[in-house]
Amino acid sequence: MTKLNPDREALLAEIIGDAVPGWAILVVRLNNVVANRLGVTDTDVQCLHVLGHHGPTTPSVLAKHVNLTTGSASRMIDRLVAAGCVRRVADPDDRRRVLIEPTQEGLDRVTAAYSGLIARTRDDLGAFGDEELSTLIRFMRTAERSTAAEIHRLKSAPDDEESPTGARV
Amino acid sequence: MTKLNPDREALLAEIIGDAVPGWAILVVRLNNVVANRLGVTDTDVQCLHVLGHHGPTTPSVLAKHVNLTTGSASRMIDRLVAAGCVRRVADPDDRRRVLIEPTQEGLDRVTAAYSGLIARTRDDLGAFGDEELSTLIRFMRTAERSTAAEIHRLKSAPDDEESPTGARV
DNA sequence: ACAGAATTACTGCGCGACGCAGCGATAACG
DNA sequence: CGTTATCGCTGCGTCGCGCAGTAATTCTGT
Repeated sequence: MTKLNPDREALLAEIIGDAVPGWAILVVRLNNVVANRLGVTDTDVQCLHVLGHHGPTTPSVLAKHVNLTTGSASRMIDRLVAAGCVRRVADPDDRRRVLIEPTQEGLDRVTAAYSGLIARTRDDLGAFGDEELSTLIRFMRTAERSTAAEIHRLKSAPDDEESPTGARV
Repeated sequence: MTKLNPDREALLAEIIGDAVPGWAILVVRLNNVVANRLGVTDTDVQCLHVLGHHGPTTPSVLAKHVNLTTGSASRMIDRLVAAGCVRRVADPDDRRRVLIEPTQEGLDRVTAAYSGLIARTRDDLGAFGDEELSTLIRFMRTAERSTAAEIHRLKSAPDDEESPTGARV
């Protein structure tokens, strides 16, 4: 399937070197804008996203997902509770654990903040056929897997095995 | 082009509600991990990304792209200069201005940090044909435009015209 | 041509988010 | 049943950030 089109290398370079990074930059920036608008930290909105994506979890796993210590996560949860976005629920099976679940207001606030982008994206996707949508999903899933794998690799690496080991640029 | 496939709504919902958010969460988390690995702030790596994407710019426009005040941007540039990732160059045409340009070491450090993900993504894209790659590029570009437009809209909105105006969830 | 306004980048200062270390409470284990 | 591990939470110091003010330079209007 490869090397059929001589422009394929150009397509790959455009995706990897331009399209994806350009989008990623704007995603990070949008999250920051949304955080400022909601009056919370970037970390807090990231936490809300994780909650919306994984469902209610404990502070410790939440801390892992946002790269925070459990202490800082505790403070973060304090802020989100004070903001009315999140609720602490005691775990009946393990009385040490506390489950963090988003409140309806919290869910509404974040969905409202992203409703504009959602509408735009829905419009944009109107220009794509069903097959193309499937292609997009397929790529997003693989990108998700690869990104997760890379996160795991970087977090469990001795902090300097990149030049020797890593693939050349 | 719409409503041909009864599953189309499911595809749209999966992209907008699951695939894109899931990937976006991992992207910002990866940026955080990379920042910790490079020993700088999330904002700093975002700044480096902007420099790599837009080329050398002034502190003020850099501040706009990372949602910082010019004062904080000045400090950020101080950090990046101290880290050897960036250089201050006087603008000969306007002696007030200072151009910020990444150093070779800075470029190498960030590309090295992402080399793993780049390799993985290149592998992933091997499973896609040329037409599909074009589709991916097309979507990323529209997503880029929509995200930029949404950022601009949110930043210039009176802070509370979301429930009345915004599209319903 | 020159005085005033505007732009650019840069510093005190206070606030707040984060990491680190330590603590009490609960659970798991031998 | 005593010991150890896990979970979540609190002082304390550090540091990034916004706000306000400043010096230098450019632009503007008459």
